[in-house]
Amino acid sequence: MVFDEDVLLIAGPTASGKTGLSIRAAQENDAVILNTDSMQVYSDLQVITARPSAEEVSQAPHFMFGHVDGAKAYSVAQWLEGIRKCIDENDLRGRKLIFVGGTGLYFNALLAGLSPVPPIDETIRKKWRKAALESSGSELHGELKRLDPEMAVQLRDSDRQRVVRALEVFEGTGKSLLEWQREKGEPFFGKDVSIRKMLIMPDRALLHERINLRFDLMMEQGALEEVKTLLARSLDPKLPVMKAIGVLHLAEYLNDQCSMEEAIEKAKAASRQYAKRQSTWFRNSFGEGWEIISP
RNA sequence: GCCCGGGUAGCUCAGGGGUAGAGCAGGGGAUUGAAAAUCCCCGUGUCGGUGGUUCGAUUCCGCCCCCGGGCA
Repeated sequence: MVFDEDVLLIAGPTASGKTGLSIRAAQENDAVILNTDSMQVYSDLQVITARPSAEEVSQAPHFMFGHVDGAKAYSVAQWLEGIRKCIDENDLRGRKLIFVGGTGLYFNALLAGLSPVPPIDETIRKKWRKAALESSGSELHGELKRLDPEMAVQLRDSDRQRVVRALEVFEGTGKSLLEWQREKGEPFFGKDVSIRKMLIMPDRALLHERINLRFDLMMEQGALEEVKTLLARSLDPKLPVMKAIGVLHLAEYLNDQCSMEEAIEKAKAASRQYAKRQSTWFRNSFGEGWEIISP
């Protein structure tokens, strides 16, 4: 497919065929591919995150794939900043860019920008993450209610992750996250840059079939070895890499906590559920202007 | 052929004379520095079939069918 715009976005749920399409589009338009997936950034995982293989990478210029050590917790903000640097350092200005991935939040950050919340001091972040482990959801939420009641009403006490974020932002900046978020960010690209937005949305039944088949293929391609190597690093189980779909269930199998069949079935189910969440995001959070492709 | 168990939601199973309920799967939604994360909501299905008892049967009884296991 040939495109005339400066930028092409390719979004879609897992196993919808984004990688293949991105490579073809890159070849036919002399474009470069930029990763827009939160898990494909980690160097530890390739097979299980369906990150383009060495062979695929050799077919078109790829950036922002597998460049982050799994011992680090990456974030949207780092990704967005990474894209900026990547374009500068590789002199990609003036080239056609293709953003591919399945992380809705990253696409939104690119298109709408992020609110200018300053980075939070690491000791403050650690403090609240530790508190989250030691106290109940309602205790944590109670603390937020005391410090930042306006933000507290926005969140349920069961949503500890967001409560923790609100707490650390309040302590780190002395200002409510809600206030920060009222300051909207700037879109990454200016009005002079033309953007074509493609969303691959296969029929759910077909997608499930593809997810199941692909997981079997991942197993053939060494997913188990990959997970074993990752586990050998003994990283903090709360790190994002450790939460990649398939890691937990294959780890359970490797620790003799379930059979291989059970591990595979659970991993496939987790992928299907993830695809559903992605679809919900794309359906409802992506605004106008997306071209929907249903294979 | 006989004797035991079973046949209830897509799957695994609970229940019990007033037409049923859990887990998983599945569906919908939220989403601003962990986002493949985190969180919220959603359970009608010939209770295997067929006769009978009963005001009323998925539940009790008879017969039949199917699936386990045992005895021949």
